[in-house]
Amino acid sequence: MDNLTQQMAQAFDMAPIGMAVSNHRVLGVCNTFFAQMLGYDRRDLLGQSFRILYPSHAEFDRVRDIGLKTMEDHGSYSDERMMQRKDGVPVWCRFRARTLTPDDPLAHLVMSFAQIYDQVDGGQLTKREREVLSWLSRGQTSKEIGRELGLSPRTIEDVRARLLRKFEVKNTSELLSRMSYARPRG
Amino acid sequence: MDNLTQQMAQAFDMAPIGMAVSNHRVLGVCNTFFAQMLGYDRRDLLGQSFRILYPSHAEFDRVRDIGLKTMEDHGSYSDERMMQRKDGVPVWCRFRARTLTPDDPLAHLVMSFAQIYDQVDGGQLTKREREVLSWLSRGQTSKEIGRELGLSPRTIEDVRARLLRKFEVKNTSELLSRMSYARPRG
DNA sequence: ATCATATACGGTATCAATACCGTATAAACA
DNA sequence: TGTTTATACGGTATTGATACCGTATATGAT
Repeated sequence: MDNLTQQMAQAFDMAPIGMAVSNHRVLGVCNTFFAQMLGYDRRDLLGQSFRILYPSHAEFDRVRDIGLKTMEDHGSYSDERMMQRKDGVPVWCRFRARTLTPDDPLAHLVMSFAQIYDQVDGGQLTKREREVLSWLSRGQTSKEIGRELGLSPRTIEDVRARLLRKFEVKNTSELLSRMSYARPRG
Repeated sequence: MDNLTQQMAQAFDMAPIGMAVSNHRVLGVCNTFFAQMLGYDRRDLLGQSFRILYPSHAEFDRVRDIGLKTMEDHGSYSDERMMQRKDGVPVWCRFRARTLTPDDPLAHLVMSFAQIYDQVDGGQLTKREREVLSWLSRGQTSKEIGRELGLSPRTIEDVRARLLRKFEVKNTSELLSRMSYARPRG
């Protein structure tokens, strides 16, 4: 038994970030962090479809398509996405993937999932809040987001204000940098 | 030979993020991404001190101390830090660590390193730019940063403008969300 | 030596962000 | 049934951000 192989396997399991391997969207291996982040026992996830980790079938289909072309071209892909914990609570992650089979990217994928923010005390974000947040991270102004969503810029400012309150930050810059990783609160 | 162990080891090696294990600040194992990110051949890193991956001895000592207490208390720690590539080019990373030995955190560490931004074409960031960036990510205004660094707010605005140009983004929000992970350019 | 760039600073103009004031509706909840 | 919260919108006032105009010094590269 190769000692190096065992060390690497242990490092995978104990990594401070969620990791998983999938074959055609079926979970092969995952590590402890990944299972814990999503509220499962690690053994219950083996052989399961990734479908159960997404809030809806539509979202499950959407995330399949968005990175495909990038992975065919570059072998890897990254985005921010919403996962669903076992108890239904959404978890926002920085998702990274590398395919070991560029011709058929989904055949063999190695993925990492970095939880983006801690649970906001008590409540999660509403759909509107997540929607606005994702436009904000592209640098869009309230006016632009309003046009995009068919709403008054004033309404977008309301959503922004709620986001700032929930995360206890003083402006959008601090909000967006806080989104990049889970930080101890306070 | 355990098949699961081998799969986990392969996942470690092919992960789309830098990973490494250290014992008392000496590198045990690392994966392909980690070695590539820092410009080394993976075999050259085994058994090396982490010292060579930091720009100075002072920085090497600093990063040892800042997470120690948090790791003793929580077993894990995360920050943003500057690493140094083999050719001397600085690499900014989201650093995450979990200790397997909470009593003596540095005895056995599993770490992940997510590169925060791609090389800005041609040039890296200057010290001043990085310095201002780190204050921006805490939501500080130009006026506040100016006070902090003993400079005119006007000068901070110049540095901001350079940052926006270098990253080809249109405002600070987009800049800070771009900082959170390496993204294909363009 | 010239050129480019980073640094540092001043002014001014415009737009965006934030924080308030207010109203109103709908859903969730005790 | 009242209370809270999210949603959506209007106005207004203040502060911040960004983009220009300009000058000046220092440094490093060609």
